[in-house]
Amino acid sequence: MVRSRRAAATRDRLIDAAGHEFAARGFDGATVDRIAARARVNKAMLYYHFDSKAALYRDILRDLFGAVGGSVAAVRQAGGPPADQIQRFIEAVAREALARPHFPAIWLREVAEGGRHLDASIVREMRRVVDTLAEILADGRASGAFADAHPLITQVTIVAPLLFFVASAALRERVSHLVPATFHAAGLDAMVAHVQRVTLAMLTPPPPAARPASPKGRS
Amino acid sequence: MVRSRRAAATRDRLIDAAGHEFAARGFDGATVDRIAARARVNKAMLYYHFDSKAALYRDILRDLFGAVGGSVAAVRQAGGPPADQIQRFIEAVAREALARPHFPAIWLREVAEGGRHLDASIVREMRRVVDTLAEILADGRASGAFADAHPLITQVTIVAPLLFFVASAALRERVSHLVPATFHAAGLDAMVAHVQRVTLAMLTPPPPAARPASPKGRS
DNA sequence: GTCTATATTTTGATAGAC
DNA sequence: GTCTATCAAAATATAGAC
Repeated sequence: MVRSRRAAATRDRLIDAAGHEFAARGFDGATVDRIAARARVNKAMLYYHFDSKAALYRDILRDLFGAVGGSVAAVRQAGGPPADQIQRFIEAVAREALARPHFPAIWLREVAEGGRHLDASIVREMRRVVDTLAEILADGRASGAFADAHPLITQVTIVAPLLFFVASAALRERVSHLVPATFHAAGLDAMVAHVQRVTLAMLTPPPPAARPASPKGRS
Repeated sequence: MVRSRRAAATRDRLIDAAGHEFAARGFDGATVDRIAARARVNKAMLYYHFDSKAALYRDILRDLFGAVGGSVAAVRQAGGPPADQIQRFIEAVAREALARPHFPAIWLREVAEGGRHLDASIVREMRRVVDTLAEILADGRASGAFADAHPLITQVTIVAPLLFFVASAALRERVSHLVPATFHAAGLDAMVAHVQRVTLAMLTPPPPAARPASPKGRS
């Protein structure tokens, strides 16, 4: 399947246009007409390059989750102290979310959708993210660098704010005239730094001089 | 417009069915046929009770955000120390998210959608949530109970994990056989407690001894 | 208020020329 | 590889009987 340079460019434009459309309208809301128009090709071209709307969508999901999966796997492979790996894990997710403008919205939608469009290969990529975090946590726990932490809660604490922050940019813009000015200032950098601080704080074990077993909290 | 008890029940069933359908498939993915079928009425009934699919969707959004808005406003009105109000703010969001099963997914989708379906009255309800949190933060700041914190970052840190956690239940279930067992255990209680801990930690001002002005070494 | 039947539009997908 | 023209199914919405 040697494709001409021109054809590859067409395919790339279709992928890009589809990413935009799926992010903005969701799988069902997206139309192949709009995707083709945005890619400046005819609808029939889309069906030449992709089997169906669903197949195109799966290709995009594979690409997106493959990028995050690879990025966080590289973090782990680079090694270093668990705390550093956590920091870079967070940066990696943020970087991929920012590099691919459609990513956060699509991820949020897929969560809401219950993963209806995920096939085995996409789930495999998602697992790399999950597994990598779990391994870093286990390492830190084993070396005494981390306190015990639930992997799911940790993952949600990291990923959800980052996705939500980036994906909500359009919404915040749309209601900007109705919302206090303090809500516009924060950049992704501040959000990333905050997530890093919060995550490390929750993972830092209590000092040896810690108090007795039951920390008296409020009711 | 005095409606019969029967008609009100029909309308309620439609609202409920629509909530389910919109949460599961999104606005574009939902069909009035499925909504009507789920409510066990004919499609024409839907158009008797609601002007259009879009109007029905907006009614649901108003109901959902009205519930959260009212709930958090009540928290503030009940008063108390800022730290307590934050705790109850978080509980209120979690409670509404759990009480209305469709809520988290719809909220996530609307974020991804850029708020395309929001009208003025819905935005007003969303503002109550935003404003209430900002007020609690300002109170705490004024009384010295809280450190300075960005309202947007604080809001995202609270709301995103809660929504994501609840909304992702279906996805986690779907890929459960492919994901480590440690990922199934956590309940919403643990998630809420974690968000409360993390939020209060970020809002607690550094102890006087740790202030830069301190003559002693750094902490 | 509730139903059946139907009009109208949109949309995913394909056939076939070049 | 790319286009025009078109089909068939699905979906929103309405008319009109009861």
